[in-house]
Amino acid sequence: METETGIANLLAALSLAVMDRIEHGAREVVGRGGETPAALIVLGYGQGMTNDMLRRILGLSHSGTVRLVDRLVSDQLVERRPGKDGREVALHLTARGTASRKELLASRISAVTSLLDVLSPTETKRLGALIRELLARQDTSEMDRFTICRMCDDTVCTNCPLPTSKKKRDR
Amino acid sequence: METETGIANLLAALSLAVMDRIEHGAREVVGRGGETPAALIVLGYGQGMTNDMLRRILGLSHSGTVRLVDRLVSDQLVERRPGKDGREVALHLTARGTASRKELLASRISAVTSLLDVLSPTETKRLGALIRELLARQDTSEMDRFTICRMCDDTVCTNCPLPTSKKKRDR
DNA sequence: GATCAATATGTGCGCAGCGCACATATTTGG
DNA sequence: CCAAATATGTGCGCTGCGCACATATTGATC
Repeated sequence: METETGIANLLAALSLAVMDRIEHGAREVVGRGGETPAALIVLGYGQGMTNDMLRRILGLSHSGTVRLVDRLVSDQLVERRPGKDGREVALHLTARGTASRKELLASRISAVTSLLDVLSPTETKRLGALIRELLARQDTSEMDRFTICRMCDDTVCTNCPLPTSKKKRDR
Repeated sequence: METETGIANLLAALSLAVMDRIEHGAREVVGRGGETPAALIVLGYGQGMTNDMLRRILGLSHSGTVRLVDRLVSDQLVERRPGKDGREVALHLTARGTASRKELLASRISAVTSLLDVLSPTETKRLGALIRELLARQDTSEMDRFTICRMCDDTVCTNCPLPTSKKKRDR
């Protein structure tokens, strides 16, 4: 019989394997690690995102985010443009940045499908339904959602299961 | 309807959330990041493990592993003892190392269960069975197994689903 | 048994990624 | 109009890691 903690351990092991593959592929595509790949994906969700918004989504310090953007700019993946508010910087993906982002997302999906496709279509559907339910019932703040979805493929994830507004306080 | 890639995306998002929580807890427990927590867990599987074996399991460079062990030693979590073979070093957890490892494993399991317990016992069992099947059908080398299981809780994972010997070549 | 390749470890050096503390510019609120 | 809040940039240092090189021990070959 499988215990509750035994199942937790299996999910943790699977998650580690999944992230190992995703991070490996991401480093091959953009040549950088840490939160840099996630930043590239997040910035593609909406052009002109602010430095500070990016910081909150990635869960980094302020200076860490500035330097991360520095790297993206020096790699010519991102442009800093003046924001509406005179203090803000509007971050925009360059053409090259958009292309890298697309590659990155494709690499990520293929990393997971290669693990997933040992299951039959029926099993896969069942797994998908359970994961969707698991995510849907989490108590996530607005910012938590962005953080969890910071590497999600918006061309693929049509209706995100994560709840939109719950009791948890934002930060 | 849920597409194959849509499910892959959900699994990737969940995996990211799971690893975020695990890594956050691990850093709180041992005060270090990267592969250091995994090293501590791996070293607990069998006392006297070699530096080089650890390196292969963690997927690090040789020097990176030496420095990682340096940190563990300076934190008084690990001892370097002479190995059977005069070249080798036998890595042993100190009492403190064993205690930290136990904390680490508990923190990891609780991080996952807190995500998991929104599911009913029946749903959880179904999810566990699917993940177990997914892992069991992977084509993993001996070393892949150790790598995937490098953070696993051996007090909880009684029968690992990962296949023992497959065609894939070791390294 | 001497020599050379293979194996295992340690070290000098540098880089990537990140946080803390501080400085600066703009906006907002009283 | 001025102080607090907001948003960004910088100096500095640390952690985690890889590359290239050095060293020590073992195994293989003659």
